[in-house]
Amino acid sequence: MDNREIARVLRETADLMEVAGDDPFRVRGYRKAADTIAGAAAMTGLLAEPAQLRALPGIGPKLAEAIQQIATTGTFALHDELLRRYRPGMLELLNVQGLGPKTIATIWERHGVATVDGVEGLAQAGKLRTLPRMSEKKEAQILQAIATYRAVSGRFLRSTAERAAMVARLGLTGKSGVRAVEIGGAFRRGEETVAELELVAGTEAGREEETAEEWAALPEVAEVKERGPGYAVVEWADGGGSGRTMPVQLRAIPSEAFGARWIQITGPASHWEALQARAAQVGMELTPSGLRRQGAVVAGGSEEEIYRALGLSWIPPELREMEGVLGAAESDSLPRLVAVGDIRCDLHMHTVETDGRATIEEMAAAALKRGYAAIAITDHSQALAMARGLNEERAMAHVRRIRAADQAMGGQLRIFTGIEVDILADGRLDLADAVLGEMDIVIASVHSRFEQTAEEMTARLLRAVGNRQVRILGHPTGRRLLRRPAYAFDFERVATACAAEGVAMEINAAPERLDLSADLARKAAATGVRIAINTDAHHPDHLDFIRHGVATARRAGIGPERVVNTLEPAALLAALRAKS
DNA sequence: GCCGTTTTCGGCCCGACTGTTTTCAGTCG
Repeated sequence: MDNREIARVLRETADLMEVAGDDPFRVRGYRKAADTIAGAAAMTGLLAEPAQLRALPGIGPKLAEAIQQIATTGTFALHDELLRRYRPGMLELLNVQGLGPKTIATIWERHGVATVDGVEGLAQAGKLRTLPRMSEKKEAQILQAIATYRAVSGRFLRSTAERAAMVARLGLTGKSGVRAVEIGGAFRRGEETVAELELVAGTEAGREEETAEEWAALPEVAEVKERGPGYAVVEWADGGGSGRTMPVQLRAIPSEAFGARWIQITGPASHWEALQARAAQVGMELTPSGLRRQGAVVAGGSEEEIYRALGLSWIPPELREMEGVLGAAESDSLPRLVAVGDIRCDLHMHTVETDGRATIEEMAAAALKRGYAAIAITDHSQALAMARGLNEERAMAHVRRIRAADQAMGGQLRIFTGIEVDILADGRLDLADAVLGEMDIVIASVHSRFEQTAEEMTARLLRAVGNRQVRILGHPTGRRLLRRPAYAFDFERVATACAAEGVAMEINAAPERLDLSADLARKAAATGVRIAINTDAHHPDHLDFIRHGVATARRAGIGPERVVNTLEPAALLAALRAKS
């Protein structure tokens, strides 16, 4: 049982305690412990020595015992008891936007219902509206939220899938007779969430069956769903702490056919079919075993040679769903896409001053290690009270610390001052203009539920921060990826307004924000607005999320010239300070 | 639940928003 699984059991316990109406501070104790465990290094050593477990912050005698019990048995007494008293379905219900512990408890008390299906049935029958503080309107909202939940509940965050993909790939890399292992499917196409993973292995001739067998026997495989010649579909045990297993499939094929099969499993199916049609037009046949002319293989081992043989330049996977992409590949006019290597700075991150888990210096060290030229420290303003957001006084003190840290870097890395402010429902920013004026970077978060127009929001942002600093309109907040109902937020109009005013828009690469960013990126692509790809890092490791943000930008066809993070520090400030 | 003591229990993170409410409970971040 790894740390993420232990953390999951603790979180589930906390959730159920909340439904049970337990002391909120006690609940928080469990949540805090879960965070600590999830963030802790290898657990093995710690478990051997309970005293070391106790030494972790937020872990006392009770939790140390619980953790040890979970590590050995997968659960513990309180968790079991709560699950008996309530139902596992309640944990799922908490994922429905708008349903909290109190409402779920009330529904259980009045109707004995604790499943998503059950609540949906009650809502459809008009039986929720009679509950306290419920109404027809609320009932409709819940039905909508359930529909949204259903649409995303089978999917995994990109970062979770990546972790599984790495391990699944490593399980074969270097094995005898295995020449290449790669990921395909939606993951390779850069999608923000995926339902499953698809791998292809190129082997020496005759080694396909053995390879699939070896792979299906990896310790992470919870269940083999399907086996065929050189083919395996399994349930991968590591669902990234979600408690679920992830469907993963592998096709092992002779390496001569690797390129063809890789194109096929990368998909989408429409792309493969379009390539087949093109092959047919020029008297060839594209099959999973290669591109053939009159039965003889013309190309097959690599993607490049297949595209070339079809008279096309190689098409980046992120573009394979794009309309008209074959035409662009034929005339060699595919858009140039931003790449991870182009990124020179990360302009949105948090520190221990608010809800981050590292200091300014630690974040700077991590950025320096990545070879970045600049970062911006953008802790929360006071509107996010939960994160101990900064009021004017603390914000100014923080600015002084950031400037001192910047000085101490001796020019190796620029550390910009910054803040993540909220635009409130009445259009105010929640910090005084004088304080905002001290910031090199201002990131404004906007709430998608506000019924403001895009123009009002950008205008407000500009009025408040003037033209002195780099202004970035951040992600709309307030909707977690895997529980988000449809939101009424017009990114296209926001992007148009931002483009006109020289405000950049953020592709927020934090795992649970990525789908909003993707929507933003797609709608902003046509407007010419400048894009900032930022990780919103709360820990040095989070700087790695940049890969996902870049993938999302690539899917939207965004090139390096549109992305402010590709600029060197001086150029960045100059470019974005200038009134457009 | 944990922590830090003013060693034995009080403090812990709280403000904005929504919808139903007739003064506020519930949810969210």
